[in-house]
Amino acid sequence: MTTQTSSLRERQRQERERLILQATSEVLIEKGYDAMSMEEVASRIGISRAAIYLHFPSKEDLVLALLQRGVQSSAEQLDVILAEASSPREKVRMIIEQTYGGMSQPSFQVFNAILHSPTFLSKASEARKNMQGLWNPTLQRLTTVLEEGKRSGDFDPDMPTVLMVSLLGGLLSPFTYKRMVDEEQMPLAVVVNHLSRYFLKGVSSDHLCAPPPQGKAKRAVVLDK
Amino acid sequence: MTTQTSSLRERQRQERERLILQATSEVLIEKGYDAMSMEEVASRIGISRAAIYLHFPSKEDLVLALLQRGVQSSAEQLDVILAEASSPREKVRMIIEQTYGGMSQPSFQVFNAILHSPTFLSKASEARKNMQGLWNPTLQRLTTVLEEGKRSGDFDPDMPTVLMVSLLGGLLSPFTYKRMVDEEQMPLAVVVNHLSRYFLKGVSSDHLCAPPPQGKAKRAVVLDK
Amino acid sequence: MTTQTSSLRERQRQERERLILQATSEVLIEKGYDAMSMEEVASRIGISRAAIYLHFPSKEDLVLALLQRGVQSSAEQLDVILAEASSPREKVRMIIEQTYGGMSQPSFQVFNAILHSPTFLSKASEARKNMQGLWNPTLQRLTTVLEEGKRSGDFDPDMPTVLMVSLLGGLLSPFTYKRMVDEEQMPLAVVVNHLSRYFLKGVSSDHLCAPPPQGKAKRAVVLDK
Amino acid sequence: MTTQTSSLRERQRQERERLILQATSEVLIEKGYDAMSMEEVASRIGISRAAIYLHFPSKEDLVLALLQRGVQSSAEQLDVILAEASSPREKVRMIIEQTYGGMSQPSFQVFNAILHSPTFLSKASEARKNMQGLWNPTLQRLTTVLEEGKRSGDFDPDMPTVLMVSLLGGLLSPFTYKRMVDEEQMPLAVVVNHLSRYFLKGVSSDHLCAPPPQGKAKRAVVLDK
DNA sequence: TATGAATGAGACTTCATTCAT
DNA sequence: CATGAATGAAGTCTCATTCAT
Repeated sequence: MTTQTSSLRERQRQERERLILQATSEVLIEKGYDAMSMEEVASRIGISRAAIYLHFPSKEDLVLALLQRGVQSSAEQLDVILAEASSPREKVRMIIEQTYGGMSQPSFQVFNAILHSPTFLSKASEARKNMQGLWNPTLQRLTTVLEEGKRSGDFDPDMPTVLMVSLLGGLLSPFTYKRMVDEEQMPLAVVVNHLSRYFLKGVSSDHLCAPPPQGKAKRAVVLDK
Repeated sequence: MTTQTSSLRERQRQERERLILQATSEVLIEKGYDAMSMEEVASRIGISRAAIYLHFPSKEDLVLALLQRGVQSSAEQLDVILAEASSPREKVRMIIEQTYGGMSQPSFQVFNAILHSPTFLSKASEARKNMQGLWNPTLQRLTTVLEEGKRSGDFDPDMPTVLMVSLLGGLLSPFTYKRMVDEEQMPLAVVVNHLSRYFLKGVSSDHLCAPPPQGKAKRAVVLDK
Repeated sequence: MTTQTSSLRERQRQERERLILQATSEVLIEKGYDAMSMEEVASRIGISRAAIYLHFPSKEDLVLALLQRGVQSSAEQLDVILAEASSPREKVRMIIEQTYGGMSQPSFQVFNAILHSPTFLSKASEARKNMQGLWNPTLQRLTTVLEEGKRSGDFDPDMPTVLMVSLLGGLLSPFTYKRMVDEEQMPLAVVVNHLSRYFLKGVSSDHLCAPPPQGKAKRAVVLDK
Repeated sequence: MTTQTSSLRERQRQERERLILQATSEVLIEKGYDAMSMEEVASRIGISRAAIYLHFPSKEDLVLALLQRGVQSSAEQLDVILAEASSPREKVRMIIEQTYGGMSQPSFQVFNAILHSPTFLSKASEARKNMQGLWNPTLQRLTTVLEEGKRSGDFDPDMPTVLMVSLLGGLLSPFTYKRMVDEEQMPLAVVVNHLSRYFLKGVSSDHLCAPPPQGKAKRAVVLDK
């Protein structure tokens, strides 16, 4: 009986946490970290500010928890892709597609909101809440895919993998999404298609593609013709 | 005599404004818009908070002024490149080089700090301080270069120019810079080189480059048409 | 039980609001709207500035609330008089008496402090906190009495009622009170007596009284007996 | 030559003071004492804030000077009336007429703005700038007229003169003016006529007019019928 | 457990006044 | 003489966080 009660309580507790995190996510996306107030989060789900503190010790931790769950679920999504897709190129394509498909879903925009909030970042790094480590699972998966592509000869082995990861990450920022899909009304599929080709061509091995200008080399001049 | 006095005053005034903007820039980069306080800006140059209001009517306007000057100087830098460089590819390469070379200079990081501050953006758009228009001069120049490249056959004519601009813009974000140069200690020239090749290959015309996805390649090509 | 708790909380809340309004009233009377600071109001009842904002969203609203309650209670007092007193003349007399009797009580001086603060008035009218409508209940009651007096032949039917109301209102300003009672040490009853006679004679029908510049005295004398 | 220069300078100085006072008057009427800023006064006449301090040592003194000149000129106007008009009743009528005629002129509204500003009054009385004495000349003249009327049998000898003065003063407040003339669009002459009759009847000797109810006396009841 | 109440710290902004030029 | 520059004090308001009930 105790266990039942306890597990009922526990379920209620988790449900409430879920609600809080969801509300946090909404406010975060709409207003950013600094303009997000505990009051607004609380009122959106009809509880009191203080109630939030029963679940999360501070604003900072609340947001961090949101981030952690998002990272975890994103890693799980990646795993699905990694298992399904056949070639590295295909995997990359699906990662882009998946990400852009879920762009309107909150999790990705949350990342963006948080990762560009110096206020949060400085607090979090002060408190050694190692933000760095948070991304490791995701980065690790991307790294794996890209290095696999290097070995298979699809991707340029001369480009450092860490840079490739960074470039792929940059591609996935919601900025381009907003600009193209929301403002320019470009169909999502078209955008995804362009982005995939762009990235894959950009990182492809040179023997697959004419080399770009090196420094201010002559070949560049030639190519320019 | 009046002119001398006047111009002396004027010079001092401009120097003072320059100092304020410089301090603003520093604090902005370090702490972001929300955590930047007028007090800190003032104390960094040894004046009182109120003195700032002698030059800029509000925190918002102060930051906006910083942004405007940055945009203007960046447009001027672009013009130099556009005049100097020979081919579109070369121009793009120099834009990347220039930007990354100046990345440690504040202006670019300032852009980033501001453009990711929802607090500032919402205030500024409320006040019709049209942030949108601010970028037009810069975007226009990039657009010109890229379309020139399309016509010359260097860049893929199927990719919308507005998307290319967005991609190039994304490349120039300080994120990659920080990660590669600051954290990974990669030499600046190497990073710039990789980035240029990556972008130029990514947007190059297809007849210069093997079509990207091989796995399910044909369908992709078909679809692309 | 819930109701008890709730009503206890509610009682405490109302008591707190009462205290705040009382302190506000005091400071307002002593220093006026502009010189009244939230800090002083708070410190008089030993709470923090921020606590006031738990009950009233701004200084302006705090003062407005004070005003509203004062207006309401003044309308209720008027209703008592209107129900009790027999004739219009008697009613007017009692209004004056009542008002002057309560003059040392804050409510009336508060009105004065607020209604002469351009700072408050302009803010309040900007925010459409229609100050105008506030007085309507009171003005309506005065209008009723005075028109009743006109119909009964007591008051001059040629004088616009709206002007009469204004004159009666002017009579009730704390200015005369302060000057006479506080400074000249005149007994309150004497002042009230004089004011009543003054106003009633001033607005009386001409057939009850000699027309002003030309003395048509005798009928008045007859009536006096 | 020195004298010429000096007197020229002196004239310029006085002219500038006049301008400052005029601007002060305008701002004072529009915004009240607290919301009146030295900056706005200065900018209305195109000089710098600091220039005002060359003529008046403080905001308080500036306003005080304005008040003094206003009082003086009002006393002079009164003198003209006192010399011209024949009877006390006639004099009172002209005072009312004169005042209301000049109501749109700044001086009277300035009085009102200042005399209802607790901020100014408390500062001024602290600094022993005896505001009290300021009014003496005016009050003295009114007192003279009213006592003359008492002796001539026109005014009620039982009403203390100081109270009469206060009532007359109250009548002249711009409040009634604004309400009637500005809002109700009543012709100025009509308002003045009503006010004069009201006041004169109100303070007239009892043998000229029916007595109002004494206390809650029976006679009142009789009269009410 | 959940909440209303309370707070302290801090932010932006305004303004009368002084001073060197 | 006039001014631009500078400031210190003050004021309103917000918010994350704590605590008694």
